[in-house]
Parts: sequence; structure tokens; C-alpha cells
Amino acid sequence: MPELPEVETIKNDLSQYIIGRLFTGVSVYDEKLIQQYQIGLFYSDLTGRRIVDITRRGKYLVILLSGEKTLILHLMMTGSLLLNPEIKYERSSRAVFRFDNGDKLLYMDRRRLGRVWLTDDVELIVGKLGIDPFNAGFTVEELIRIMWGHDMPIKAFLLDQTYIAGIGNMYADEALYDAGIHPMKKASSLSSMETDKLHTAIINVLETAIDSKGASVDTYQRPGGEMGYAQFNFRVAHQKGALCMRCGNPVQRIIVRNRGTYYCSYCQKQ
DNA sequence: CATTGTCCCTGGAAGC
DNA sequence: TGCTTCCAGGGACAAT
Repeated sequence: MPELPEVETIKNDLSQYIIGRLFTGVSVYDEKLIQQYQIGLFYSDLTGRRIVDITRRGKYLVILLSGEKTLILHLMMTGSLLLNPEIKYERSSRAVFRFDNGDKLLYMDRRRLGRVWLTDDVELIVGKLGIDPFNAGFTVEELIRIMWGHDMPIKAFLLDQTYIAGIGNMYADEALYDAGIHPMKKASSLSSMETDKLHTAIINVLETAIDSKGASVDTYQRPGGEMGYAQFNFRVAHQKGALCMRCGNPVQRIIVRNRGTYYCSYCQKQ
């Protein structure tokens, strides 16, 4: 599922091919993909615009266009973007973007939960997001500040995009394991040492995953069709039945705020 | 305001 | 084997 490392990889892979390109056309097979825009207007408003830059905000892909417009994509759980794919059409194809050099970008999404916006007000879409873990402002002090007063489980806190943007279910579990913190522990009750470990763990886990080009669990693949291999570094995420690398006890699975949560009950104490 | 619950969506797995 | 049911989860929104 595309979380920060996957979206970052997609952004990095695409940038050299699409920056400077002109949209010559777009076909939307599933109109529910396009948010807050009438479909005919979406076609006419996008066509003819040039891609100025591609950035990431949390798990959102932000494509700056000429003429003060921005195309924003969210892949949710099963979305992927494929550049000049072999396949022509599949059930899960939702849209195809065409460029002036003949390149095509296919938006695939098996569960059809992803969304696309065309907007002149980026903040309206992503303005509610919290700090990005790779923002220089994401210090231990800042983490302490944003956690203060929150009685929710730390796992729930990490998943809430309005506090920190980009961490999803897999990397929340990995970071908490790395820091040795129980997922149900209340955010406000973390000691300064635990907060320090968590801060380091978040950055390390995400950096390692980006180095591995994301995790190919479920449908994630890179725009060129290659798989990521971050899942091979996972120590608890999706590792039910596996043994903890530190203590040898089996990895447990519990439900925290309706999300499957993997952890080691021996290494991660309340 | 802070936190929790429900729903969206589909294909693969599990159960009978 | 074939059918039904369950489950995965990010985020919007409703409920508490």
C-alpha cells in the first residue's frame, strides 16, 4: 500500500520523464476518480498544460502545472501509476494521461478508492496534513509538542495524517517495533527516551524503505513495473507467526483502531 | 475539542 | 468443487 516511501519512490521515478511534458489528452474510465470537478471540464482544463514540477505531501502526489493549476493524486491502498505499460486495458484501469512525446501514464487501482483533484488551491486539499517526517522541522522537540495531551494509542496517533503526514499501517508498526514501544501505549505517556527512540525510528524506517524503493505488498509496483523490496526488511509488519528477531517470541497481531497491528509482546511493553 | 466508529471498494482467502 | 462470507486499510465523515 502506498505510504510515504512508496509515493516518494513513484515521485522520484516519474520526475525525469514527466517534468516539462505537456498533457495532450486524458481518458477517465472511472469518473468517481475525479473529485470536485465536472468530467468534461477536467479534460479541457488539463489538456494543454505543462508539468512544472512533481512533489509529495504526505501520501499525496502533487503535480504542479502551468497556469496556476495543480494535479493532485492519492493512490490510497491499491493505486499505482504505470508509465507506458505493456497492458492496454484492465478492469482496474481508471485513467490514462497522454503526453506530447507520446508517453502514457496509466492510473490503476484495484479497489478504486484512490482520488484525483485538479485545483488552483493546493492547500484546500492537503492543507490539513501534519508535518512531513523529512521536513527539517520534524525534531524530537516538535514530536513532543504535537504528541502533548493526546491520550490515544501511539499507533492511532502515528496513523493520523493531521499530526504527522505519510506514515501508514506498515511503517507505524515497524517504527514502534524499532523503538520498542507497545502500539496501545498512550501517546502522551511516552517517556522522553521513548519519544527520542520513536523519532529516530520513524526516520530510519522510512529512509530504509525509500532506499529499497518501497514495499511491494499487495499491488504496489514502481512506474516502470519494477517491484520494491522494503518488505524484505520488515520485522513485524505482516509477519504474523514469524519470530521476533530480538527475542525469538512469535510476532503478535492485535487490532488497534480497526487496523491490524503487528508487534512483539515481549520487546514492546506498555 | 478529542477520540472512536462506520463506510467506501474489490479480489483473494477462508469457511462450509 | 463451488458458493458465500470475511478481510485488507486510508481517509472522510458521523457519532460519542
